[in-house]
Amino acid sequence: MPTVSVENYLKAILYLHEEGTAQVSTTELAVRVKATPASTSAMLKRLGERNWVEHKRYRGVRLTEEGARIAMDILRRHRLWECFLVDHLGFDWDEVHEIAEELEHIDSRDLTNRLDAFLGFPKLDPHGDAIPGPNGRFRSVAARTLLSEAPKGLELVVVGVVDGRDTFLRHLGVLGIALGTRLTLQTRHAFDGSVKVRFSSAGDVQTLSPSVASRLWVDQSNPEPIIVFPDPDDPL
Amino acid sequence: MPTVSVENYLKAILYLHEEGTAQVSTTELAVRVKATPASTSAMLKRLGERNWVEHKRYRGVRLTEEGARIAMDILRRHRLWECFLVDHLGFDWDEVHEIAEELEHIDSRDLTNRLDAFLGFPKLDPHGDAIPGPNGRFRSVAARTLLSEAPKGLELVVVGVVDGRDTFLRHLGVLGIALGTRLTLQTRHAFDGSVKVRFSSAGDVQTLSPSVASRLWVDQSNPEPIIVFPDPDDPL
DNA sequence: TAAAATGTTTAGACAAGACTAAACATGAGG
DNA sequence: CCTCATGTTTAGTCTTGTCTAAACATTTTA
Repeated sequence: MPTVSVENYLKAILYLHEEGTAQVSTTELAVRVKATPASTSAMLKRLGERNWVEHKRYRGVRLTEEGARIAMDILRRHRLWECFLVDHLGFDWDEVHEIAEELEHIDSRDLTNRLDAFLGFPKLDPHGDAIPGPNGRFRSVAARTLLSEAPKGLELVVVGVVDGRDTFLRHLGVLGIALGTRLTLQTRHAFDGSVKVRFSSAGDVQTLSPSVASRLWVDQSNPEPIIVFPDPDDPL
Repeated sequence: MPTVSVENYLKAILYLHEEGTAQVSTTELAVRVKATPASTSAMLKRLGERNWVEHKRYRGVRLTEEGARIAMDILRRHRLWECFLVDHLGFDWDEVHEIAEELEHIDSRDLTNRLDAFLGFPKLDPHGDAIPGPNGRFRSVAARTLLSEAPKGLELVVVGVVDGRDTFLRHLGVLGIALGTRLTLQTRHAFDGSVKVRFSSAGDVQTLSPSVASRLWVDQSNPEPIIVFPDPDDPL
């Protein structure tokens, strides 16, 4: 069983992978877990020995299949608890993170699955992040959502536009967006409804105006997942 | 903030106090926390330094006011989570202990109080143990309960008998029970409904037959609590 | 009341996880 | 292609919590 500290490192690596970093550097990770690079280096050595990460000296780290499974499970628990805290205990969505950081480490499959059922098998947490299912993969989203309403954190594919005017389509061309473009929603700015997305192909990040985001139909992409692996013992 | 391990020791000492041990011995405590007497001895030294216990070398240990407050809070969280697990997630009452042992260490007053409200401010957990309120004291029980239905773990006072026959009253005399006798319910045997009680005066433990237990009216005693102290900052 | 049994504490070691300071790779610029 | 800045790892120390073995109190028993 991983300790709380180990779980926090695995989770941090997963987050960095999700943000598009294939090889996570020691310093980057150190910043995330609020430790020194030295401590992080030591931890990576231990994680490597347990086969939860693949670590090449001076070259960065990435999760193994096993490590990713553990990390996805932590993410699942974290986001389910956030739902509980907001929907049933009346917390505001911006108050729940720290508490969920503690709850997420309680490692009981039975508890997690019952909580999931109690909450009605939610697909998104209160921040709009996708919740992994019991198999460690994200649940699919209802077909064709507006990008402005899509969940964060899972890869989407552009499947259509609301507005077929030339000016709009030309603008999309300038932005490098076409049918089939794959991207991931990273942030939704509450202030004006603009969204920050990362393009899967180039890996670059752009902010799209609310008028663009609300004119694009997207669907869940179904590529070979980079981080997420199939789970043999609990299929869904 | 106490660590998980420290909390487990404090909780174990509180349980032993509740069971009637005023001075808890190192070995007794070691058995409870599943550690060696040597480890326990080391921990008691640390707890003493933080003023959570009063430890007299070779003479046993007892909680300080501060220590008792922390321990009561852990008990509160433990029992509230047990209610949640049984009432809302559909666990059986005998499955929840281990999970609650983990949940109880999440130390957020806000979370605990909201959970309490969500559950409807329960007075008893699924095992019939009294749940401390936010002030660290047990909540009072509805006036006049039959001993056979009273909660475990809090001090009761005998306030009446159902059956006024001489033979019964004489039997009570033999048992050392009279109006005003103070006792604490320790165990209820599911098999035949007999109950194990500890008498506050002498500290001795006796098992009472179901026919006795179901003929005694008890009420919550309100003595100067031995273990529990008033809480200045969150009165109820 | 002295000896034996029991219970408690100290001594010394170890593991996990954190730190600082110092040594060591790597890639960028001259 | 060599130097230097940057980033990474190693070396050595600390804390918490655990253990075993040994020393030390206390209580029981003869």
